[in-house]
Amino acid sequence: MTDKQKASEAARERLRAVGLRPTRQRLALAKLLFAGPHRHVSAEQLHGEALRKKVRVSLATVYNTLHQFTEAGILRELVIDPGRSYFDTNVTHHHHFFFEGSTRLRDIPGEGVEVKRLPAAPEGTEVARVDVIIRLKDSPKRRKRSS
Amino acid sequence: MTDKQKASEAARERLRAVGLRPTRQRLALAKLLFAGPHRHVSAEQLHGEALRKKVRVSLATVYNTLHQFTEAGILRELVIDPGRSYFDTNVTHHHHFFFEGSTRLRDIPGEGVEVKRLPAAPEGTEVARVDVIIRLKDSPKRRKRSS
DNA sequence: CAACTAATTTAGAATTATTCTAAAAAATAT
DNA sequence: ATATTTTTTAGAATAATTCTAAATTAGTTG
Repeated sequence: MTDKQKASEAARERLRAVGLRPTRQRLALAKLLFAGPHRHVSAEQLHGEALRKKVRVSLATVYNTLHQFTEAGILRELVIDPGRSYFDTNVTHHHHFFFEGSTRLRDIPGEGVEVKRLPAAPEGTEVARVDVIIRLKDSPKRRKRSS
Repeated sequence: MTDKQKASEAARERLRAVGLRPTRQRLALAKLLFAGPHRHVSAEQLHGEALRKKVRVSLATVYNTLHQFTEAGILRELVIDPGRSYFDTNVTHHHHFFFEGSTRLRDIPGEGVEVKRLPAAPEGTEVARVDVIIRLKDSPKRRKRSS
């Protein structure tokens, strides 16, 4: 079996596993998202990528699909940057570096940060998730003392 | 001196301290934000509140002012909810509870969470800030076993 | 397979939050 | 006061996202 076929099979199986019909669009998007290393994408990005690969899919469907995948637990939505959401194909426990002023995002493995002394969730609620975002800025290159 | 006068004085002094001209709009918004306990507001919320108190100010000015206050370090911008930003009058070290599906946000005192084993910032960058968001969901009232 | 039903996709309009623009108003300096 | 600079503003513009209703497609069922 070719790699392409394997990726198709995997995508189809992934959809089946979460109970989503394997439509042409969902299969194509699943392949873009899950064949290869983990990634962070915005809806616009994924849509552009699909079009470039000649996958005909509307932006509305990309949004629908990203949300369905998120509900199904095979994507995780990240709210980090005002004005846009990112979706992370890595749904295991981990946190993020975010490069302020850019669009870049990098995973920190789950073991790489430890959150201690979590306060109890308020009455009537429970913890759905804990997000840690380490916001980075460029470090000043200090060649000479500033005036 | 009346409380009102004291609040005006405090607002004026706050602006002076960060080098922003004490215009009518900025003074009014500073009073709304800083007279009283700490709070989390969106631009729309603050604008609505100002109008209700008969402070004539445009939404554009509210946005400008929130950003100026943030740059000046007297507000902190929170990106938590896709599609809108909140501004926090508490700029000391602390983290947040967020009630998913709502718009509610609550401070966790800085000492209430401890982040350990922070990985080093990637080459050429430094940590600007660490945000911890504890996302909450309603806990199911389990009166009877679910089917 | 043919006909049917339900789910999905889509184009485009609509909505929402936010930013931009250029002109008028207000604050400070001279 | 007058001049200069900053700020405010209405309204247009932009950007991300959601909605809508119609057309298409997937999964049955006879």
